[in-house]
Amino acid sequence: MSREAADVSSGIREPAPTDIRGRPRDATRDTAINAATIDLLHERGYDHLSIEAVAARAGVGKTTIYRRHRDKAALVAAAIEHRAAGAPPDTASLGLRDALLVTVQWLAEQLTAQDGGMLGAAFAGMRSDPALAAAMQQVLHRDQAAMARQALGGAAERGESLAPGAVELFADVAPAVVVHRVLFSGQPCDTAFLEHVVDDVLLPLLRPPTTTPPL
Amino acid sequence: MSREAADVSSGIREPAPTDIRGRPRDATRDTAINAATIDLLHERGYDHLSIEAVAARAGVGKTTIYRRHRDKAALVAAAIEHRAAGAPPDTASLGLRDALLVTVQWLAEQLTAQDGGMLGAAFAGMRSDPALAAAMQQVLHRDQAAMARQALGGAAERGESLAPGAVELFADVAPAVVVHRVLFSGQPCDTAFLEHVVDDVLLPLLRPPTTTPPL
Amino acid sequence: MSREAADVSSGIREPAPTDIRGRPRDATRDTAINAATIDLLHERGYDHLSIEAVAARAGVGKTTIYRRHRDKAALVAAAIEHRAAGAPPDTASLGLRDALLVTVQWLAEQLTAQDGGMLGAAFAGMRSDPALAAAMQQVLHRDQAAMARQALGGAAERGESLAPGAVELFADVAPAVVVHRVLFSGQPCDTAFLEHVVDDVLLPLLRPPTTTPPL
Amino acid sequence: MSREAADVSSGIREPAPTDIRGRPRDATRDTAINAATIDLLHERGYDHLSIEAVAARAGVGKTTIYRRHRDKAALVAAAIEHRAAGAPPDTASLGLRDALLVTVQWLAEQLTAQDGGMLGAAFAGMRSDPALAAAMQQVLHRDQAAMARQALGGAAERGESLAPGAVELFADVAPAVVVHRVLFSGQPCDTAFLEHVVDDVLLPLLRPPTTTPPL
DNA sequence: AAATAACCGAGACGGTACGTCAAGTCTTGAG
DNA sequence: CTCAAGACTTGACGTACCGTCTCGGTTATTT
Repeated sequence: MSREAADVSSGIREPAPTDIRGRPRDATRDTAINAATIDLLHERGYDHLSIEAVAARAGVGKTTIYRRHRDKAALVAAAIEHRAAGAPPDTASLGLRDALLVTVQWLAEQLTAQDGGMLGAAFAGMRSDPALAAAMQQVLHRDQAAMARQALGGAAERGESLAPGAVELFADVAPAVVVHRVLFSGQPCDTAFLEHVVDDVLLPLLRPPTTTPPL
Repeated sequence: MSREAADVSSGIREPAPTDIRGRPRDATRDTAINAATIDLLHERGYDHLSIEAVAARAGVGKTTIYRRHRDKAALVAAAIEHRAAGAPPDTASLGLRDALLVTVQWLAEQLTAQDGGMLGAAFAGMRSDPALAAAMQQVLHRDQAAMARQALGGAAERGESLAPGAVELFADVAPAVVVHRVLFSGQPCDTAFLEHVVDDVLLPLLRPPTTTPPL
Repeated sequence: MSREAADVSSGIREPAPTDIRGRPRDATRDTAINAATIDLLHERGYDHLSIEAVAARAGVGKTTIYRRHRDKAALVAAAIEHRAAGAPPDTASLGLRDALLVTVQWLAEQLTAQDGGMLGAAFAGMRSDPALAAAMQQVLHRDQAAMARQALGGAAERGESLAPGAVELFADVAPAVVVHRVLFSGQPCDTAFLEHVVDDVLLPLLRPPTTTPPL
Repeated sequence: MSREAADVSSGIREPAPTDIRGRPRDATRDTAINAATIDLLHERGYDHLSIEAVAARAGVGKTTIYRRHRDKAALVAAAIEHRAAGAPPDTASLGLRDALLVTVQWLAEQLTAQDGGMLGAAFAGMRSDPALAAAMQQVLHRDQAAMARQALGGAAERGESLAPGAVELFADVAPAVVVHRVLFSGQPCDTAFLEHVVDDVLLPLLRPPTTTPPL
């Protein structure tokens, strides 16, 4: 699903599928390019990332990159798209609180590891190419949806009662709070904070409402 | 307060305050530079913003910009820092729900108006200059704190009962959810969504807990 | 001969001759660059010659110039090196006096035509790059040697007696006097002066000594 | 005499002599500026000489230099003009050959010491400001004339016979040959060369002609 | 087997912008 | 009016990358 979506934006340079004469593209190169891009994204950040450096690092000609990606933003988008996605942790055996905690911890680690380089790409590319921005947003979105389902699935199966629409609520709020903490607040996204989020935000929201407040 | 904080990072090029020899800097130029920067940020977005264009638009030599700002990121940071901040709306006469609604609406407009250009600056500059990133985060933070106080101040004065730590909770959650919607979800941040946020997220969190939840 | 010598100094940016990978350089550009350089040298003089103007005039990117020449001095040196040298006039049918006169006249014209722009290059570049200065000196030297041989060759063939070492003596003295007149004295290098040089300096020196001077 | 000549070109910025109100110029500064200029001319050569560096080295404001000199060329011209001129050696007690030899040796040393920096100034300034070029030429000329008179004066007094117009001839030829050797030939201007010049060029020219050649 | 066609590396090319340096002018406060 | 300091505009510097192009050469499929 997300595959095709991303291909819509990054695949502008796909060869016509019917005309397969001539030497086929070397898949080795795609791998090398993606790896080099991710590497340099971490080393230098988005706007100090040069395509020439990616080409050099990947041992590849610039042509080979431009044949595959329209520009820097598309290159980065594709690299992120195809990176090892890292499945969210299995929470089937955990209680609700632990399931939430493990999940937001995993989320925070993902964001910290990726360093915001990919988000920089999203922002920088947004104005130049709205389609690219859309692709980036989808990439971000897919993991969050899957994550929400899995985090709350176990609890639901075990019959824990949840507020109606809990899955959507979780998908709206949890990533928002964690992303905001990592990127904008400048404060550490440590266990203390995550416990605060779980106990003071998520649990109150997701648990079924008690009887209407007396007053 | 935020002034000094920002000066720490963007003021690397400040002249030694004790050494007042020589022609003083012309404050007119700062204004022109900031205005031109904001303009072009809106017109072209962060990564298509060139310092040469800013200089031309401001009617100023490039040197005059470089004398004040180390690079593009610092220039943008300063421009945003010194822009007219736009006070959050007065909510003293409103009930809690309306106060929250008005406030998140104002927040969404602010973000939309600024187009994410300033956030692009934050991301792009993060790796190159962590101090700059810190400054940007502070800029983002200051309004949010003030906003939270004001949004909930009126309600508290009228004796509406709030959960303990409601102000902090609001400051943590509301901007996170709205920012996330605007920047990452790709979905419209319209009234329907904002009402959803207020009714399903903020109000449940901020209202005082009813009797202890049934164990 | 002079080709290789000049390439040693101006060719610092030559690509390795064995490595013929990649798109080859376009010789058209060299020609355009040299022509534009010579043009602007005449129009503006050496130190008002800007590389950007050369690029514009040649219809070429700045990079294309810097790929070939380290800096302004090298650019000018190369342009002069490759310019149409202008052969000294044929003096085979003339007597000695006329041969000398025609030759120094040609020399004076050469220097006047080149405006000292090239000599300015030599001086300006000397300190920055001694190798460049050496190349310039060679360029200056080659024509003078050829000229001396030709100017006196006809006379020698016709059996006119010359002092021993006359060719070397001529090459030492004639260019020196003419160059000095044109560049340093500020006085016109007209026919009267050139006749003076021929009659009062060159002929006395080059004619064979009469009987040993009275002790 | 040469003072006024130089003042014509470099003294454009002289204060009106009648209006001597206000603080008088500090002569100390002129000295410091000239010294710094000469220093830096030797260290960096003409075209790498910056007025800002001169100001810094002289411990003087840029204004103070521009109040006195129109531009770089004028600054350098003035510095050379006012430098300790170094009188040509006394040759009264020497024979003709030794007098000539000592004089051309002194000339060669002068030129070598000044490194061509000053000649670079002459060339560079020629196109921009013909008046400056004229001044530079005069500076060059005056020493040569004085030198010629002195070199041949002793011999004449002792009754050595000289060719008619010997002084002018010497002034024309000797500096030309030496300057040309130092600046253009790239070969050393050593004693061997200077003896060659004296024995093979100057003496034959300056000694009175023997009787007309027999043939 | 030969022809065809796309791939690939390398790197030249015209550009745009970078961040720096210096030129020459202007503006302050102090003397 | 002079001086030191330094801000200012202007313009060129030499560098880095952009995205395009042209080479020689490679690797498949199609004739």
